[in-house]
Amino acid sequence: MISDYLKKVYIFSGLNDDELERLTKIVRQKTYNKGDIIFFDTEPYLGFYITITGLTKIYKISKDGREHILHLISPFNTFAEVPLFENFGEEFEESYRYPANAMALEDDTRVMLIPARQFRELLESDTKICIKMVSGFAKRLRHLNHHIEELTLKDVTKRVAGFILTENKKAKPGQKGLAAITLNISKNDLAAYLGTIPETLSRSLKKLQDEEMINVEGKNIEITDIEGLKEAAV
Amino acid sequence: MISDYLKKVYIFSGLNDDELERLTKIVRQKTYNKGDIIFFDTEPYLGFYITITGLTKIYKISKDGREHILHLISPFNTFAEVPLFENFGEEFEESYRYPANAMALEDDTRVMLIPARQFRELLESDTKICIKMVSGFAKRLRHLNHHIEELTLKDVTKRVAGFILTENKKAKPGQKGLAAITLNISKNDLAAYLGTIPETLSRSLKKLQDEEMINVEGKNIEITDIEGLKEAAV
DNA sequence: TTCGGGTTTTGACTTAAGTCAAAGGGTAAG
DNA sequence: CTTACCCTTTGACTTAAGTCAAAACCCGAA
Repeated sequence: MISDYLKKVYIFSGLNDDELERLTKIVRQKTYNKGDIIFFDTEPYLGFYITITGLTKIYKISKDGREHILHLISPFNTFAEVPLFENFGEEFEESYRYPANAMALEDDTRVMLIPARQFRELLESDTKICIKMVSGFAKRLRHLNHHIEELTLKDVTKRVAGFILTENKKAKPGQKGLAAITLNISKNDLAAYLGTIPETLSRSLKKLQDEEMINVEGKNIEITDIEGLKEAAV
Repeated sequence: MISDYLKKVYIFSGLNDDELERLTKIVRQKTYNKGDIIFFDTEPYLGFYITITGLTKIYKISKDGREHILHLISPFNTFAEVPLFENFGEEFEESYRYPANAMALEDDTRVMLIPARQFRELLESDTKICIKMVSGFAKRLRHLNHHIEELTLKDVTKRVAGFILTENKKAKPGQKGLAAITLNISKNDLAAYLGTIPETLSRSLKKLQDEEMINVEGKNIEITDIEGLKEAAV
């Protein structure tokens, strides 16, 4: 049921049944397979998306083909809302483009498209969504700030260490004992997310393993010395 | 007059006199000299700021002293609003910190502090500010996206070329003919903004000059080959 | 099971950019 | 006018990370 999904989306969590009903009428569902493009940054902007199942990467490509992943979008998170709000006062422009590319990273990645025009109308009449939206944007700004800080002030090994620690914190919050994470993306993608290339990522993981902080087995990374890892990430 | 300043701030541009009046009552003015710290990222969060005169840099420092500038804030722009909205539903936390450091870059840099608690109350009662806020955040997200793209996918010389072009566009929008920009920050700060160090910036500028695209004279940079520069920036 | 694709790792090499040290240059204060 | 300080540039060197090429690995389809 569409509205059950919508309820789990942070920005819609305060809506009542009537408002949800209105929303369900305007959303469009789409399903993608691994590697499918959801949109390119050259396409005209239709509206923003919600990931329902699977995983989506938001990324940019340089002229010579290097890729950088800005966000990884997991279920019930939104993406591509930014163009909706730039120049909000003015009439919605046909010329708006998506700010980056989006690709499904897993088979059966289901997303919902919320068309821009209709959603704008909904928003004008509802201040709750607006506050949620600001709050969501604030979190994303915080995330991007952190991302920039990592990219500019830390070397690759520190970034890898930091990534493992954050993933671990997300996975088991507040739990002690020997920790481990399982990557849900390829190491190629992880490299692109950490602002490097697969070869360098591989060497960094090896280095952390040689220093006996982690144990890498395919997509599983066991943390053997969490304090050391924290030290290595700063 | 305080309210005259406030009117020029984007997020407050839709307020009526009564609302402006309420706002003037809660703001606090402060003046800083070049090099003065406005806040550190370790300090408890009091509220957000508006630059009235002068220039402010928002920056992060690595453990070994390298600095990276995230934003340069010119008059009538706001900064440090993010902590205000994270976890908006919940009660305002004493434990919130500023997301980065802020320093005045010019003498007589005047700012206004909008205390968090009072502003939150104002916001709950006013949906116009909220929409402006989302819109402002959207612009900043776009800016950070672009910043990350530059940092990860382009070398220093490309970033320098790109910076000169954007500054030129800002300075004289829509004007043709031989163009020039004047830096309002030191080259040390420019380096920190472009994610590099002064020595490398110096060499990049020299390279662009040797390729006869620009002419650097102190803080003045004359563009001698704008098409070449555009090509060099991609 | 084997084949063939992509992914990951390894090794050898190159290069962009950082470090360190010193020399210029501009400017404000004495 | 001179000093002192900071900002900027230059040169010589080091290094982290990227490139290129090949091998190893992994896994699904035939």
